[in-house]
Amino acid sequence: MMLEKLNPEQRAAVTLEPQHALVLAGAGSGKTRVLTTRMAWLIQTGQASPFGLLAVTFTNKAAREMLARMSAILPIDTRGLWIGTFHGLCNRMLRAHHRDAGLPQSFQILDVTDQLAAIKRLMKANGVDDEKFPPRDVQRFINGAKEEGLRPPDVEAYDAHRRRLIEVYQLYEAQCQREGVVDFAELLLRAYELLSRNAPVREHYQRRFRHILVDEFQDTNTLQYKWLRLLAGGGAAIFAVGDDDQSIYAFRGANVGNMADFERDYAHGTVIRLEQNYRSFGHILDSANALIGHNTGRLGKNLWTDQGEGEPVRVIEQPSDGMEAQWIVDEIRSLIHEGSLRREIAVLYRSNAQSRVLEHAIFSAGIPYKVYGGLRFFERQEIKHALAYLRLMANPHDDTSWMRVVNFPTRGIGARTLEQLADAARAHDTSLYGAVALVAGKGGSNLAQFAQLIHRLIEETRDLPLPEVVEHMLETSGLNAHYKAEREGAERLENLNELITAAAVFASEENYDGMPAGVVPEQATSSTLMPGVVDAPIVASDGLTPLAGFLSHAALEAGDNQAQQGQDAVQLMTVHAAKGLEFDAVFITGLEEGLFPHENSILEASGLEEERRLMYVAITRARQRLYISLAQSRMLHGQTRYAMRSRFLDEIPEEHLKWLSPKAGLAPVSSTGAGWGGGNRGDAFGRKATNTIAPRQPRGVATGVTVGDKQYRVGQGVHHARFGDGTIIGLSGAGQDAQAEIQFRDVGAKTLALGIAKLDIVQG
DNA sequence: CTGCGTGACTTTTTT
DNA sequence: AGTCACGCAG
Repeated sequence: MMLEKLNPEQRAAVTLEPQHALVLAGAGSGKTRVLTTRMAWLIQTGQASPFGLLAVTFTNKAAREMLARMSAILPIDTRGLWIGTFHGLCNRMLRAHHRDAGLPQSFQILDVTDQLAAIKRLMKANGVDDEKFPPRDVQRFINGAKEEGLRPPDVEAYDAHRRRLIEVYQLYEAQCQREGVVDFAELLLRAYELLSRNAPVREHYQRRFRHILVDEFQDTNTLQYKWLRLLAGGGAAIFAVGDDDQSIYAFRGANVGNMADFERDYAHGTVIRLEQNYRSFGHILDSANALIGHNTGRLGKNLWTDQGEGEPVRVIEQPSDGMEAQWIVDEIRSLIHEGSLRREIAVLYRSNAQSRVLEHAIFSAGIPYKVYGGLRFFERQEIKHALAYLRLMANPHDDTSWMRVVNFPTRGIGARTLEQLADAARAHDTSLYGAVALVAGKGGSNLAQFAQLIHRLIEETRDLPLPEVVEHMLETSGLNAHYKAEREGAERLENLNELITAAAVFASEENYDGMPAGVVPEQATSSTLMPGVVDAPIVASDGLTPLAGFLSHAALEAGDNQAQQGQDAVQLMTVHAAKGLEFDAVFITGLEEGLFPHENSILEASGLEEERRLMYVAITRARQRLYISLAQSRMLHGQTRYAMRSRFLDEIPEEHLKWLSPKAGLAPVSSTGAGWGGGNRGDAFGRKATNTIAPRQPRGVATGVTVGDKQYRVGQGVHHARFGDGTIIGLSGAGQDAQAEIQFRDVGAKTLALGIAKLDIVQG
């Protein structure tokens, strides 16, 4: 049946006895297929009921894909399954047991922006010095603590500064509790505490879930791991799939160590390696293997393919970032000319700042492209405003939302008034909404009118279907009018209209396969499991009003930031954003020391290793063709910076690479940390015999050129601020485009654009 | 309250 | 370079 298409390792993983297991799934080894087939197999062989499974992912996209593949294999109603993101599943639990968790049923979810605003407001109200305690740092501190599972009393207070942070954390918690709001980390921590403190609820879920499946296990943080362990405490088998070599989110709390811990504590010997790669050709895969081999402490894994060597990885060094971009454009053109689909070509970069030049070049060339990342739908300013109104309608005591729109569109409510309101609210321990009556008192004040507006919105939309609620709010709040009047408001108006559509889609999906909100299907009620504990309903709305359901949907799924399907465009994105994707042709750009690996990470071994994993992820995105490029000079923060070739290039064996430009000079730093000049692999001053010059590079033999007021000729001595002394050994091009190949005494040969590089001519 | 000027920032980011 | 938040003057 469904096992036929699997290789032996995949099959072994899928058909494993119910026991803890760690599946080390390399890039392109069929990880998602194994995960979904495993679930289908458990169900089909009668070893598990669909309701006895819990599968958890990090992104909504991954969860959706899993559901889609599941329903393709098994004709069951996937809607009731506990398949979702950590946050989505915790949200579901908390809604169902909100009383036990100490939350109002319609608690609102703060995204990062809301959270920061809430922290700023709180700090102001309590006179916390925002110079000594930058709100962003406070936010990081609070989230960091929560992700470790720590409440304020649990955090170690080793100095005064730290003690103050803990106080702010404490105040923040009280504020959230008062307002009935919950941040992302709180969703997880609350759910964890609910399970650990409430025995009936815990035992209920422990008995229910016999199989827990985890995707991208290398990305779990400490709290997520604790949550999983708790859930599995009743004897459930954890099936964890991950790849330690693709752990690239340590900077936001992911703990790769969870994999080793899991193996030691649970999986013991049961580690299955998926090492056959179905994506890339040999040269690409071997490059990735060689590179990642420089990391220490890996769980160990070597990808292989039976697809053959394929083409070597093409590498080129260009004089500037602009020329790098231009070269990529030319190469993309010829790929398209050869019949490649644009959407099968990806241009990857380490940091977003690099996208500008690339975008500019691709745009100028008239090639359709799409940049991933940036603002997502529910994060747009106008959408956040609209959502704030909706949230106030669901809960007028949500001060964060109140502050966001109390004077937007402007209605003459200034900072002064709001300060008084905040004071009154604090004095009477109530929300801003609750304090309105205490302040101006008179019904005619702007403030009272705003409170009245919210009240009216609630009344007037009471019996309306969700999309009409949104529509009515947009009109009555004045948002529509505001953006209509604004010069650049057309797009925002469109987005607001889109919000009505989103609400309609959300509402229809609720009704679509039929389960009215609040109805608990029989299988899921399972009061037999734990008498007295009513299971979380399986419908997305979870018994909430449609509005509250929509709001939590909006918070948990910020919408696409990806290229729309069907549009054939070249894909531009950061390496991080590329994780999980694959393309026929991939360009990895900016392979320069300080950029990739990034300078902020090279001081620490762990940082450098994460950068290397990042490069590993980048390489393994490519199916057929891989290009790696670097630029000698690059505009960064307003000034031109010069960099040397990334050490990562020297960690890939020559046999897999094809240099399209002269490979010159020493490797910057040996990967073993031996220092300058270390990684030289025997070609210090030589150039490869197979040199080919990039097609578009200005060529032409010249013995002397004039650039600006300077004359250059072969054999001349020059000095460069960064590279030191050298001798011109070749010249090409003319005028501002002229390039010189220079043999530097200390750093080897480099090709520099004479119009860009600042060279001094050394006499004699 | 609004508009504009100044200064500080700038790795990666999902929920 | 470019963005963005904040502070001051109108």
